[in-house]
Amino acid sequence: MRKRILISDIAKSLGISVTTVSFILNGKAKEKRISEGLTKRVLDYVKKVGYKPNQLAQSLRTGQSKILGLIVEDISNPFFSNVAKDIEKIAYDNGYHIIYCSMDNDATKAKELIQLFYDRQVDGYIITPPEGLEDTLSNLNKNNVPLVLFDRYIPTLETHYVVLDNFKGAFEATSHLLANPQNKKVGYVSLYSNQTQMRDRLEGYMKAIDDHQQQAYIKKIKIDEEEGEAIEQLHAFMHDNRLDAVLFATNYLAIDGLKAVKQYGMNLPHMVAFDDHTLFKLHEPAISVVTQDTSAIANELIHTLLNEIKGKNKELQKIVIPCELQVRGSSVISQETLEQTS
Amino acid sequence: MRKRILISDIAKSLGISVTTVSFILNGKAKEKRISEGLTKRVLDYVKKVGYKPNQLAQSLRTGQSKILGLIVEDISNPFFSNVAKDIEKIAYDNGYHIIYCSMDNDATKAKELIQLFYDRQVDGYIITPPEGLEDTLSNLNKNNVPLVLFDRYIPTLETHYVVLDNFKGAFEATSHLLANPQNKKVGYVSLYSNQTQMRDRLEGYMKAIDDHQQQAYIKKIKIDEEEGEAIEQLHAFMHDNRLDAVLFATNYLAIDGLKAVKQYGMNLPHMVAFDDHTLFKLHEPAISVVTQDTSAIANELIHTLLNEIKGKNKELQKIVIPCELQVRGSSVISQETLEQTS
DNA sequence: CTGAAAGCGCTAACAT
DNA sequence: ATGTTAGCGCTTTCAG
Repeated sequence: MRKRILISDIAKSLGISVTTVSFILNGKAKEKRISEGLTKRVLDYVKKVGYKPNQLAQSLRTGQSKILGLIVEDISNPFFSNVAKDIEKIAYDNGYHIIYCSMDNDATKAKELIQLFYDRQVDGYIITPPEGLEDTLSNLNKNNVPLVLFDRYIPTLETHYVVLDNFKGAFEATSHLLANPQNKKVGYVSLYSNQTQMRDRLEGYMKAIDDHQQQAYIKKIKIDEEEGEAIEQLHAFMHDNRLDAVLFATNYLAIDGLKAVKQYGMNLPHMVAFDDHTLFKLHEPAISVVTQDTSAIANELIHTLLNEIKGKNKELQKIVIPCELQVRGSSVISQETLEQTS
Repeated sequence: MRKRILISDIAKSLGISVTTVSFILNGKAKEKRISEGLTKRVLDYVKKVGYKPNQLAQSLRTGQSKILGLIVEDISNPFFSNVAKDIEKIAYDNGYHIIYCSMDNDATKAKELIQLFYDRQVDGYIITPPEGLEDTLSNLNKNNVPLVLFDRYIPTLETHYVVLDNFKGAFEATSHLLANPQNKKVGYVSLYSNQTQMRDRLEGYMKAIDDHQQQAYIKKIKIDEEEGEAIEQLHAFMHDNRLDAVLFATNYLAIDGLKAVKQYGMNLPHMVAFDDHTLFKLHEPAISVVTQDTSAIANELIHTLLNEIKGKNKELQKIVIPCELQVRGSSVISQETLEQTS
């Protein structure tokens, strides 16, 4: 932590001008036809004394902060924190830093965060948009702020985005449950939400149900529903309808479902959840899931954003990542066994 | 996202000088004896046009970035992410922002991150130090960089820190297990680590064991041990010693232990884990834990750091947060019942 | 090839 | 009480 050394110190020590040093440091040595000897001498000296440019001054001057803003629904959800981790790593490797925040599906908070990031002059945004953010995002878009949406998108907005193949995921999960002749009544638990990922998952479920000519049982929970209330509603839903199997639209809904089963001493219905969680692997029986390849998502997100910043995106990137159904005990063990276990 | 408006624009529009505006904006109105009328007029105008100072320029000028660096062991561990969330909130309320990173208990990575934060001129650090970081931290300390350690501390270093009462937590948990006459053999699973929190927990375990004049069974796992290997070792430890009960030093060790039990179809021993986890509440039986009050920790951390930044800490803050034993099924259900269940 | 100098937007010492 | 102005450290135009 030696005291900070300035570009002018370097110039002085080497008996040359700051301009020259700056050019060399910014890789414009040959463009400016600075001799290789000098270039090397400067670079060596810089390394020797461990000079690091003052990023603040650099940013103020160039208008580039080299900071990317990541706004996710909830950083403590393992799905989002895993994506964040990967994004962070790739960003670092490209000389960028990430500032991340949770917006808890609250449009007001999201707007504040975007404003905050804007004030901090972040160079680009990755956002999982809550409902009600259309105008703000549209504004960013109009101002040519680099922006990539993720997990869900705004249909009316022409932005880059990276999402899951939610329809297919829900369709396959539901079909899988229906394939078991034991399962007559297959329900679906989702959120009161018009977000695209929720709509697509619902459609996937409906398609599978329709293909099998079964009745649909759909329960929606309020996004900010209190836990106890949600558990109660889920219990009522599963119990009153005597459901054989349930597909849960998110990992935390599934967790609430498990809590309901436990609290009310119910038999565990066959089930599949969206997005994996440590808990699901250890649960007895283990919970089947539709998983997302988080590192693939992170990769697409960050590269799309960086390309946008560099102006290299020829066209709008609408990226759909395939997802995978991982069948575990919760959707295959026979109903009798289940009844004994729970 | 209207185009950025400058302090000079305000001065011009109002027909006054930038100094006056700057003084008013920085709350020095009365100190500089600026008339209340003008003050109000400026403030109102600022609000009306939505002026926000350019933080970059502000930082460059004042040398204060209003950014705090938070380096934790692993942001995807719910314990750390919960603390981070609370810290973030309090920091925001005080006009600070948080940049957080995981260092995965890797001293090299931690050093890089500290350097990175230093280059970014963060105003202060909150760090869970891995082993081997003594010198770097000592350097920060010598340079009067505001710094608070957390979760563990470096005994040879005179820094502020906020830690748990680990000794007491481990002692009580072990005593609780030993209080059950069924439990003759109570083991302890920890890490190869000399970090203070690990040492204190071990001592707490030993004290309880000694008080009961029992034999100690201690298994340490390598910090970066591969999961499969760790599970195997835990199985061997519990099985070969025919342990009645086990105390786990961290939540992820306990999770590995549960995986071992499941994989090898063992009977679940009585158990207690450090640091709660969603999984523990839903597990059958629910897992007893020694919990930390994350929001109390976050509070102490951020306030100590902010006071340090403002030079308000008269003396070294060595804060020890009490912890609480939450008894759940895993440490009370009779051994017979457990054998049936698992 | 290299140097002088003008700013990026803001704060605060100095002047009035 | 309020205005003038010199930087914070860097990049980059313009002149050599």
